[in-house]
Amino acid sequence: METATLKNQASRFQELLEQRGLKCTYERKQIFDEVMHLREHFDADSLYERFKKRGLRISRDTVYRTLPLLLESGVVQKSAGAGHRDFFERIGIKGHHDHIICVKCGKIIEFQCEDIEKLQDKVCNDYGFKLSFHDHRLFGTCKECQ
Amino acid sequence: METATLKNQASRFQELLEQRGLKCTYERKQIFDEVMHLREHFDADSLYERFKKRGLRISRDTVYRTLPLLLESGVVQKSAGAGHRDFFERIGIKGHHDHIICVKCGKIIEFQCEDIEKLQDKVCNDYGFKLSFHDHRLFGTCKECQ
DNA sequence: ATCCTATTAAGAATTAATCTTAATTAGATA
DNA sequence: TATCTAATTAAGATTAATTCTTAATAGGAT
Repeated sequence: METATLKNQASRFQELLEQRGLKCTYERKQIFDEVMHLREHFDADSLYERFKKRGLRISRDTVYRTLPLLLESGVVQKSAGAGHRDFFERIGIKGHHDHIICVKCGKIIEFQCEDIEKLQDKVCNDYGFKLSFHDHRLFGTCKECQ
Repeated sequence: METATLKNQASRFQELLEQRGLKCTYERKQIFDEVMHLREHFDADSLYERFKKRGLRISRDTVYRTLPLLLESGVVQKSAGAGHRDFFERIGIKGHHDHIICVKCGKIIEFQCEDIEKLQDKVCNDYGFKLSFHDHRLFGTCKECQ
């Protein structure tokens, strides 16, 4: 798998904007930059709060509207967290991974499975879909909670 | 894979209640029965509305609280739908499946991949997790929208 | 520099899920 | 069978999460 460098992620984001005829606005650039500095998973609202704290006038709605663009350009992936919020995380050096969640204690474990990724591609191919991103979460009981 | 008959699903639900020391209430039985008659995917609120229409006094909250129990006992699985609602569907004769969703037109396709299922089990095993259920959604662009 | 359209901020509105309170009920026990 | 007790419930209020509305702003084409 190719490593996700800042440079190629930035250009993939740019490309998506171009392809869709979307403008490269100050706000979209700020959101991209901020996300690239995040090491942990996050949700739209906490990202909005970071801008607010720094005195940047970027609205909650703009954050919510920009995150799907980052998803589709492969800059972030779906993540997992407590409650019903949508969680995201930057696809960094360690690359893509998915999550196992303990339904009792809420513990979250990251896993990587290249074979599953390949099968996903195959499935999409079979149906004529061009895979953009995915959300794969396994819910169960961890060793300690069993 | 074993076929999910009404009978063994009912007993699996019963077993879960027993295991957890939960009571087999009138409301839980009604919700189970209603779900077993649904052929399409549904969300908590539409299920609640069905009871309301029939004059059954089952609260929205009870429906929301019961659905995770049906998930964990293998009676329903996570599904996919528009918006941010949690969607569910009964695991019927055709058995478990997952979803591919077109990010442009919203089209949803069901797929079954036994190999992915096996790999999921393996991954959980590796981490000492007992897999209960999962949510696997592939987002992309369908043939027509590409 | 001007114009046109997409995009935005701000906060209101909506949607989805959970919580609160008092009443009810399942299932254990006498 | 009657009584008891903790779990569960209904109803609607509340909270949480996301999207919508309106008027203002700004990217980038001309």
